[in-house]
Amino acid sequence: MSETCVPTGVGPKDTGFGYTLSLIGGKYKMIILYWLSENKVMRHNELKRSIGSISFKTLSIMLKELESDGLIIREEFPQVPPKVEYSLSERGLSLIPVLHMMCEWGEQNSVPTPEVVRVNV
Amino acid sequence: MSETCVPTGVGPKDTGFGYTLSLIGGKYKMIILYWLSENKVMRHNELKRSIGSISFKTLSIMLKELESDGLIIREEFPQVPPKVEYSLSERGLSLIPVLHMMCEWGEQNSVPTPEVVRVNV
DNA sequence: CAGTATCCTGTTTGATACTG
DNA sequence: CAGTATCAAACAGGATACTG
Repeated sequence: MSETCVPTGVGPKDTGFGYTLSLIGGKYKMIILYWLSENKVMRHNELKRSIGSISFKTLSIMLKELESDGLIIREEFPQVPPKVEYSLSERGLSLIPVLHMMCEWGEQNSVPTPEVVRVNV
Repeated sequence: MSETCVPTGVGPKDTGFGYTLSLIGGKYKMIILYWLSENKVMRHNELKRSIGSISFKTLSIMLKELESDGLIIREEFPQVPPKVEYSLSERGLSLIPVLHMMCEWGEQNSVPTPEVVRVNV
């Protein structure tokens, strides 16, 4: 691994890990990015319904942070009732491979994967 | 990305992301794993010195969690003064590529990388 | 519909002192 | 040396009510 990953004597935020984690860490950010990568464009309520467990307020905050970090794009349509669409930015898109690895490792390692399963029922 | 990444209607912990994050999230866990991957075997104090900003108590907790999650191995030598060595397990080793991507993305995206820097001082 | 404002709780991390 | 115990601060996240 790159030796510049973790220079000695700096705070966690100054490392490559820490920076990436500060953007996509937390309970829901990866999940939001995942849904946007699947559906291309989604509205606030649509994300809320897809994620389910997230609270309305938290979703708002996450979206605002993801936007200010340049990972997603927020497009507002001036109409009544209001309509806002969210989508991945180029920068956000570049994170998908990282998300992919996080997801894959988790899926392959969360269950001990027994050698043989249910040969006979 | 795998559709099983984020099944609808489950909590964040039940997703591939969430599981991986629950193991290596937090301020210091990736950094600890990084140092162990570089040095193979390290003692408690050695890790403390390398990381610097971490508190003694937090390091203890992180090491205990990493151990109970099967990512690192703790070997205790029965002697005075005590000696304990930490190293990566097979499972921990399998996480290194994931850490690598997190680190690389962070390094390549943390600074806007200006086109031209300081031609004349 | 897409938020904001307020209040509250639980978890994470830090500081300090003590122990085998 | 390698911890544990205790207290305190900071932050993430949830519940509910209100707004353009």
